[in-house]
This record gives sequence, structure tokens and C-alpha cells, in this order.
Amino acid sequence: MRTPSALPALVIQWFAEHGRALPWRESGFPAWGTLVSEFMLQQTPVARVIPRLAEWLERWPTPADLAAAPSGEAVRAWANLGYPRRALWLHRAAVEITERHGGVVPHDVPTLLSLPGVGDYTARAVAVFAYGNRHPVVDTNTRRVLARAIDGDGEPGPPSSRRDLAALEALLPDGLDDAHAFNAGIMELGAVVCTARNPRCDACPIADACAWRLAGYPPFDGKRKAVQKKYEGSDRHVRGLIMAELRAAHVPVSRGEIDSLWPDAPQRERALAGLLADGLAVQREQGYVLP
DNA sequence: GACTCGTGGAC
DNA sequence: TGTCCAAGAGT
Repeated sequence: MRTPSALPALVIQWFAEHGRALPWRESGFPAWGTLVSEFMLQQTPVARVIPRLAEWLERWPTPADLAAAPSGEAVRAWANLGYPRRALWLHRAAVEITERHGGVVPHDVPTLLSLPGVGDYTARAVAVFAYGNRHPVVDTNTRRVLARAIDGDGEPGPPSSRRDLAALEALLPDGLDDAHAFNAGIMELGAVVCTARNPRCDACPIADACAWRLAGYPPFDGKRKAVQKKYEGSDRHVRGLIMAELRAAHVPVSRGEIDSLWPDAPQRERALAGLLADGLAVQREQGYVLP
């Protein structure tokens, strides 16, 4: 039998006192809202998600409402959240939920995982935060807290779903409510206190138990996650310019207008072909439009 | 596992 | 100014 750690209780208490009042934490927030918020929060900061989420749920209060709309309207409403394929996947997920799951967001992790755009994090986040099931939920914030407090490293290495989930499971309280609060609390801790840069250890509830702090904040010497490639001038940049044009237009965008967005023709063609292949753009006789 | 995929704010 | 980073997922 392992020795129970005091860490979860400290995190749970801190979260109860200091957790932010975010929309998806309001009582009665629907599971559909949780699913939408988790899609939007994949690699997009909380502050940018909040207004788009409110608009989205007012316009499409249920999965069936979104499923009934053209997928291009989902892409347009996604606005500047980035990675617009998430909007396409969310629309497809809404169609599947409507057609195969009776319009109800699935409760169990395997069924959630079967939805497009739902991976290890999102499936568990919905099962735990919307439905109160007991699973470890590991995001980038949790991975950073575990790396520091448990492993004594300044930053987490590249993600490994199996290892990360096992590491959190080892700390997860048995009770449903405590497990929920610990999952949410350790994420929150990483988001607002144990941040990637300039962690606020003076405000941390587990500072006295943090292996990284106790070791004197040794510099990270492990394998780092892959460096993000420069955006300026990249294919993603060109795709982004084209998508912004398609979102703004309510009539087909002509070939000439596309050509005026970026001078390098081969790169422009590559970006446009990619968007067409991804289903984010559709070619009509008069030009290009959202799906 | 490495790579790709948007967008914008903070330092 | 450039770099880092943000509740990841799919290939």
C-alpha cells in the first residue's frame, strides 16, 4: 500500500478558495457546453475562448442545432480561435451525437474518443467535468505541475499519454467529488500559479512539498518538447490568410483575390490545396467558399 | 515519436 | 524584436 500524499488535499482546498469563476464551471452548465469549451480550449487561451463560447451556445444550444447548420457556418463562427479544423471536427461530432447517440453527449471515455477531434484529454475532461466520472485528466498545466512537484524537473518532457495518465492516477483521490476537484484544481494551479514562465511559488499551496523547489530550481536538462516552427511566412500563415478571407466573405472568393493574398505562387497553391483537401474550403465555379 | 495545424498576447 | 506559449488531435 502506498503512502497517501497530502498533495491532493492541499490542491483541492486551494482550488475551492482560489479557483476562477469560469463559465464552464457554473452549476447547470450543459455537457454540450463542456464539449464545445474543451474543443475551443485546445491550444487557445481561456480569455479568447470565453466570448466565442457564449456566442456559440446561444446560437447552437444543443448538438442537434449545430448539426442542422452547414459546417461552414461553424468554421465562420470559430472566428479567430485558430486551428479551424477543430470547428469542422466539432460540427462532425455534433452530427454523430445527433444521429448515433440520441442527441446526448456521450458519458463514457471510449465513446467520446470515437468522436472526431476528441483525444485523450478532451474525452476525459468531458467525462469528468460534465458527468462527474472518475478518471485522470491530464493537460499541459497538469503535466507541468507533476514534472515540478513530483519529478523535480523545471518542465515536462514531451507528452506521453500512458505515462502522464498513470502519474496522475497515482495521486487521484478515490471519491468522485475529490477526484473531480483534484483534476480541476491541479490544472488551475498550473494555469495561474505554476506557470511556464515566472511561476508564483509564493502563492502555491504545495510549495513546501515541491521537489523542484526543494532541489533549488535546477535548470531543465531533459528532452524538451519540439520547438514550434516560425509562423511568419509559413504554410500555416498562408492558410490563415486564406481562411480569414473566406470567413469574411459572404460570396465566393475569386482566384484573383486568393492570388493577391500571398506573392509566392507555389506556396499559395500548396496552402489552398491543403485547405481543399481538409474540407475547410470548397471550390465553386465562381470561386472559393466555406463548406 | 516527429510533424503539422492558427492566432495573438506576454515578456 | 523575437521567442515562447496557450485546457491537443491526427497522421
